[in-house]
Amino acid sequence: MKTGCSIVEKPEGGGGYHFPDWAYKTESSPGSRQIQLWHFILELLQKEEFRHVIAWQQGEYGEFVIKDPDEVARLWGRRKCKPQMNYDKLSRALRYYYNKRILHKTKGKRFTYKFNFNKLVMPNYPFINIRPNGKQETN
DNA sequence: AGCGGAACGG
DNA sequence: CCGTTCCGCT
Repeated sequence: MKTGCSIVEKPEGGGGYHFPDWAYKTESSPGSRQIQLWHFILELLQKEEFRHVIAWQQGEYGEFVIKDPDEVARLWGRRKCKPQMNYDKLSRALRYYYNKRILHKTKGKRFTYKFNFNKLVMPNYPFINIRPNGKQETN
């Protein structure tokens, strides 16, 4: 049997998204990079079939709960061909997003994170310049 | 459960 | 760069 671990990408995208279109845009990169974790998270959140695994939290826009951390880690490991993936490692990757301001933790709520849409919009709208501590190019 | 340093690899 | 692996600390 195939491991199905090649470059399989791109969902159909023919459903009711509860998410803006720019969010899961195919990364405006020259070479074509690997799938990023937050893209993958968005991909799961987009699909009804994973609602028991990961789902949006009603109330706060962009907030989501990982209902089954082991399963999310397993799925992520499958996609990245990392069979040894677990929630401990996955969550470390999520923690790196804090500084990048892609995500932050919803404190007090177990397995709950929240997307920072302000940051998310940036790669798609490069003209929105909010550079916190970067070098300001001559622009 | 959650955090963040450190080494490492594609 | 973007995680992955490992781990000590809270």
